[in-house]
Amino acid sequence: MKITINDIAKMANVSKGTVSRVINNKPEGVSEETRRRILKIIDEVGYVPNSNARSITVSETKTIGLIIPDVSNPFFAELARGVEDCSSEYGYTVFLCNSDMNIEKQKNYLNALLEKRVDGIILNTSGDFNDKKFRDKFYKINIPVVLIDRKTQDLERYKGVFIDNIEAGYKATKYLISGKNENIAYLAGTYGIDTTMKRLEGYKKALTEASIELKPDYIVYGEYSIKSGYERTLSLMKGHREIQAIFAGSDIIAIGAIKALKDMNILVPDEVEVVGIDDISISNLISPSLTTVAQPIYEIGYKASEKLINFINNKSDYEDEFLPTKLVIRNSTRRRT
Amino acid sequence: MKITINDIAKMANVSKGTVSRVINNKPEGVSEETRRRILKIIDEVGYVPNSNARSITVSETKTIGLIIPDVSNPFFAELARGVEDCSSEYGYTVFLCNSDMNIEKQKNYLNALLEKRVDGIILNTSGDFNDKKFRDKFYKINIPVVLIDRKTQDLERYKGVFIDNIEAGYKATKYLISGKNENIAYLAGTYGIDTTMKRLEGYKKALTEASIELKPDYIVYGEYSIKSGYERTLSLMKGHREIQAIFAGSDIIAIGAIKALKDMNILVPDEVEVVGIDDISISNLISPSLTTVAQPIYEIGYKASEKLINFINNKSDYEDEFLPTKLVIRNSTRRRT
DNA sequence: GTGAAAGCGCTAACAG
DNA sequence: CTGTTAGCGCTTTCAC
Repeated sequence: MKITINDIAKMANVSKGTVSRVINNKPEGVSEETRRRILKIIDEVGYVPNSNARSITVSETKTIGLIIPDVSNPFFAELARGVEDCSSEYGYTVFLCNSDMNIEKQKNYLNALLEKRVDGIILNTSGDFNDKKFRDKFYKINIPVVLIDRKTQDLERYKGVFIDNIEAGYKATKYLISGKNENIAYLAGTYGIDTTMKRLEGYKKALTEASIELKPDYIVYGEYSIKSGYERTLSLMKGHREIQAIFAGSDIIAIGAIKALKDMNILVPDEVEVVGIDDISISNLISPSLTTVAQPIYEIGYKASEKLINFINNKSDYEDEFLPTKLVIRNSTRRRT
Repeated sequence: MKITINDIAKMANVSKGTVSRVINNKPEGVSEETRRRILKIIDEVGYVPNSNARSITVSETKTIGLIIPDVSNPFFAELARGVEDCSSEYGYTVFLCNSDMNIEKQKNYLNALLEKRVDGIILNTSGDFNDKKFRDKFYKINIPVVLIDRKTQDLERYKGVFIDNIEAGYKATKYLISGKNENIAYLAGTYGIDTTMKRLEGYKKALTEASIELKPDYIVYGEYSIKSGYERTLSLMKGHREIQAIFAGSDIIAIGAIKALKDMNILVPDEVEVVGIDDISISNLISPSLTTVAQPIYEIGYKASEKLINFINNKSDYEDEFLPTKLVIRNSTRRRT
């Protein structure tokens, strides 16, 4: 049924070694004539080499694994697109894994990827890598890994591509301060993870710099989701009507916040200003359009893939990389004069 | 360096056959004691079986390929999530491929997937499969394929999961007619593809039924993108200010249309009503929120994967499946009394 | 319950 | 330029 390199060899009256040479485009070792003949047969019978068989002898699979929380989140979709684009340009195919921020799921995916012998992994870590035993095993395997978007102290040995999250939080908060706001809330993402905490640092820095007192009540953690942003805004505003501005830990959160504000009949930006982080494509579509600290999402994915592939092929360059962010001013904040 | 089944066998003083039995969880053929011993060693040394080696002997890879135009399009992201969720539940890992509606790219991906010996493919076809030779080769391989979202006449042998697009177009248009609109434009998607043409049929049917004359000028094709929706609306409205309603071929297009209308200072829904198809998550977030014919996007992906896996395992069920749509009324249309 | 051996489809090294 | 051979890591008979 299935046709193999052996069949082709027989049909062409050559050894499979020769066939192997032509399917791998080895420049020498085969006369033009036999090459053509073999190619013709391959084409006629529709032979497709089995790359898994190949991979076991050459020990590389030309596949990479991508682990993200959720592709249906626009931020990760964009990231995934960047990763896939670069990968395919370099001849790699990518496995898509949605971890849902669930450490067990992540572990399962990691295992599956290892069994599939991917050449490398791009990982958006789901929380801490606290299963020491698993981590040690993972370390021992010594597979190339590139982190993306967020670091984790547990995986210090891995590099990745990120933005400067402290700066991003700082920029956002500072802009809010420039609008004469004093009561600025930080609607944070998941507690404990890199991005959330770094952005907090930036937030604090900006407040301190402006001599604005830090109010613990104004900092509330949750999930990176619309729903979470919505609910937290509702309860936050209920208890703290004095809040003048919200720095949301991501655009997704900001979108939820704006929705909640609308539902409470609080005007954005007139009564409360909102700024997010990310600049996902919807942010310019919602109303009011969102002021946000833009990250080059696609590029982060693209570069992460490139870094990984370079690393796989020992082209060094295995260092952390920080891509620039930019404040994009739209209509969820008042016009500054 | 790399540790193999042989190493484990030696360490445990058994044959690799025995080790194979335990890593594959064969219920019999190994005493509890040796099983435990082997498992312990595997755990200690961190051995990970090579599934590629396995796949070449069992001739199945537990991988499937997913080809879509673009994950960064929310519709496809949601679809991809459904596919991946189901696949992983069944123990399959999925390769993500973005074809960009480019037939060449699609061909390359298809080839790569075949070389990787995926067990099956979920395909959102990018236009026609007009390369007869390639198609024949592809047919000969005889790999399980499930179509998703759109059919193509070239691939009649494959089944898939879809919605009833005629009905969807009909519903949308009929609702617009119920709002006393007569001049209703169809801002279609890509010319020639299944979904676009079927929705057109529904559009026509509704108009005919209401004895409204069909005006060719009111039907304009383009791409399934915000940009395309935007630009086409601009030029359409410039020449046809009498248009009272727009049936957009997808939510993405509708979003572009609404944006254009806003820029032209045409009020939605007061002056022009808009309805889309899909109900992607943003549709409820933009302003005005979008009236649309909702498809169960995630379920389509999920079911497609399930159908594929069933097919792979000969659980029959290889028939077309049509999932229900539902008109969701929001604020891009006037309140009906 | 376990081992030995053959073979999956392919590459690579070595002859010739 | 080409064939032969020995694996790659694993599964699967078939004996014992």
